[in-house]
Amino acid sequence: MQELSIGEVAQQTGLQPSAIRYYEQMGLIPKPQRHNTRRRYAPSVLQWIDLINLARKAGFSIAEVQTLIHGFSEDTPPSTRWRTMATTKLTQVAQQVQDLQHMQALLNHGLQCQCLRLEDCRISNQQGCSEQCNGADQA
Amino acid sequence: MQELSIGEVAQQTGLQPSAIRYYEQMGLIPKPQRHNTRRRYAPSVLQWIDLINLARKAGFSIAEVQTLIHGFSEDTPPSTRWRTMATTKLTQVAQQVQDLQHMQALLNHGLQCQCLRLEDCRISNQQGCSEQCNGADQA
DNA sequence: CTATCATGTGAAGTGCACTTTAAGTCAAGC
DNA sequence: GCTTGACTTAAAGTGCACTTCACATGATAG
Repeated sequence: MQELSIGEVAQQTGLQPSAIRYYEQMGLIPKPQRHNTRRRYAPSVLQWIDLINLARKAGFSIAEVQTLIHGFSEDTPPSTRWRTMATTKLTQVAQQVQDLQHMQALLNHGLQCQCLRLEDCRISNQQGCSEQCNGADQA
Repeated sequence: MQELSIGEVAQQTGLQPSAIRYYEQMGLIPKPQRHNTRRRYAPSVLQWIDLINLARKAGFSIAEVQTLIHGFSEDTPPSTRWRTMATTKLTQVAQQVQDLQHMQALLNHGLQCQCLRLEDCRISNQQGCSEQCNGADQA
């Protein structure tokens, strides 16, 4: 058969059928053909949804994913709107990576830490740990 | 004076006063002293809120920040609950960094791309670009 | 043929993280 | 003395991203 029901697409992408309908309604997913009211998807929709999932995980809102998708071929090559959005987002994404790495360092420190109160600890204190801290980590 | 009003704390942390009261209510921020019903904060609250802001930006929910803060000194050094949470979160954070970097690559590609439709493009296609893509980027 | 199950729809509900509103208190400036 | 503005509270409202519901219909298994 090679065409997929909404349930199969849901299963393979990790989304709920309701989310797939919602995305369709929001214009993130092209309206599929119907066999007698039921949606039938070409397998390529799976890649499409993977892209949406990735963007969502990277912190894009539904509205941003719309621009990501529709702003892309509106003019000709990546539209101005797309470029503007992507440039802005690149800055934000870079910042997010930094924040995450900072958080990563704090968590790692916490796992090593002997502080009795968070207040004593480097986790909450840029200036370094109190004595209770085992200085087991670098920087 | 050196004590801060809620308005000053708001200004210096980028939060709204309402958010600060909300965090207090949720137990993320210790209840400050009052001067005649009005909250008066020690400057150290700014570091505290910076930590909360960082955790929030890193994708921690309010509930998780609660564990981050309160699970830390409940037993003695970082409680079991804290460790469990931190370990789990470290995995997630690492995954998030990966996803963000993937997204970064896609956005960078998009800014170089000559594809007319997103469907032709590496952005939506793991298998590589169509001919319209200028292969200007690596891998 | 009938029962069950996946799917269809629109509308209402949910959870999170706040924000806004309404009504009141208090210190400072004119 | 009066007004202004920052603050207080509890309660209701908001926006996002879905999910759930109530009900209808179509395909499938026995």
